[in-house]
Amino acid sequence: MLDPKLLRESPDTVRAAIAKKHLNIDLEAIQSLDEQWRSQLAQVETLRAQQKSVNGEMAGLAKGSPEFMAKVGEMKSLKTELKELEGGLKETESAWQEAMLSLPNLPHASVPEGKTDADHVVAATHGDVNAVSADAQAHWEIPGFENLFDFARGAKTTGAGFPYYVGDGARIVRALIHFFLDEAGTAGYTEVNPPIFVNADSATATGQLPDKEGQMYETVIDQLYAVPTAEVPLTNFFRDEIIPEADLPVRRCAYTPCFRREAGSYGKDVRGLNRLHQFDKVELLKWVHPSQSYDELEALRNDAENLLKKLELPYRVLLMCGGDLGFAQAKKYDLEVWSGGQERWLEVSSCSNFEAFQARRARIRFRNTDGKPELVHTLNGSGLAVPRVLAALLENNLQADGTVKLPAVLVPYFGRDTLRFA
RNA sequence: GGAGAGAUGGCAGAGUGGUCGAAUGCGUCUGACUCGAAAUCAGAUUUACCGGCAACGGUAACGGGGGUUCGAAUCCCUCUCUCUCCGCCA
Repeated sequence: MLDPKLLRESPDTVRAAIAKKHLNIDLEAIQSLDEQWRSQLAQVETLRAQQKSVNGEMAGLAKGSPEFMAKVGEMKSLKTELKELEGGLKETESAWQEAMLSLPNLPHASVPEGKTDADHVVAATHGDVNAVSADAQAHWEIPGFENLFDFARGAKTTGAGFPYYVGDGARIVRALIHFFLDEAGTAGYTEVNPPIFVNADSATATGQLPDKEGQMYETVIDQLYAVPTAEVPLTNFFRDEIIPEADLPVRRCAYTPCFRREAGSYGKDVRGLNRLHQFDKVELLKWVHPSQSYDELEALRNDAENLLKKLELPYRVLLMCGGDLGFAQAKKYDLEVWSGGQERWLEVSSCSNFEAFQARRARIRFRNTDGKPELVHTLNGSGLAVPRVLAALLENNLQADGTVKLPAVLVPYFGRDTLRFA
């Protein structure tokens, strides 16, 4: 959520931000709701003040005395009026709140203009794309692929996009998760094993609701949401809390399975391991002092990049343009790994600074040097998403004998230096 | 899942219809005393929103929501959570 004061004091800033994100929002309607809400609030508060003062007088009167009864009569009509006004206020307030939730975060000044993925700025590239064998094949075409990654039986059991990982397939997933968590720990992130179902308040705090409701799996009876990313339970750890300033920055990581309905996806995007309804991911998260958040974003990106470097995978870093920024993000880098068999880039990490947007919704604060609570900035990034990293490993490292040579860092985790499909 | 008890400020813990944003203790901060410290004494010590350049003023908040009443921390309903007992269970 944006600071309501910002909308009052400099609506043009908000208007420009909406334009940069290429969203269509009726700002005037929200502004007039805001004015209406404030004027109704003033009316209600005036009446309440009146009620309060008369109630004080009545406390000193004998119950049932004529003076007392006269006041009761007087207050009865005030009560009726107040109730009516309060009803109107409540209505306006919930409309106002809903409208405020529909306002996206402001993009940072360094975010490039643009509407589509063609407008992203390549911030860095690493590794040699051409070093990958020219006859590399898409991972789902590798002979024996379905022995390790059984989509057919997953579809039978659950549905499309819920594969079984079998044998070396399960083992490599476990090795990657373990590797990612160990690296995050070394980089200073405290490991957390969070709940993987969250309630609506939590999903709202991080911005999944109301914006992306249709993307989450929801339980019927208890109305809980399966987490689309560990970001949700991790960020909500400090919801409604004040973190001691000395503790900042707080850095944490978590592995969770992630669940996404991915409604509307199709074609080559969803082949094989490219896009799944359930996948494994390690998430990195930071709660930082507002003055540090952009430095911390660079550090976060660096932490994620280091993983790809150690895995010896070619990748590039994109600075996302305004039109492709998420609803809640102020600035975002995507890390994309080169998939030699598909000859395309696959997104494996997204590192974002949310500034105070999530913190305001979640009321996560610290006490500043004046002793006043102030909103923290939150950042998060994948470190990393397993299936696409795995896809790149399978494609880029496939050897002539049909096995996959694993990077040295994974060997201790996997137990062998090659992965076999049979 | 069943039965019962409970939820009050940073913590502990009073308050069962009016003058209660809330006693008291602890903690924290400031001052006094002291060479300094401890002890002691005095004072201060929530948050959010609205209005205001500000000083300041107003309103709200006793787990959440709703109700009764002229008036609710206090009475009623409901939800959530915690505890005790029973049941079930990795």
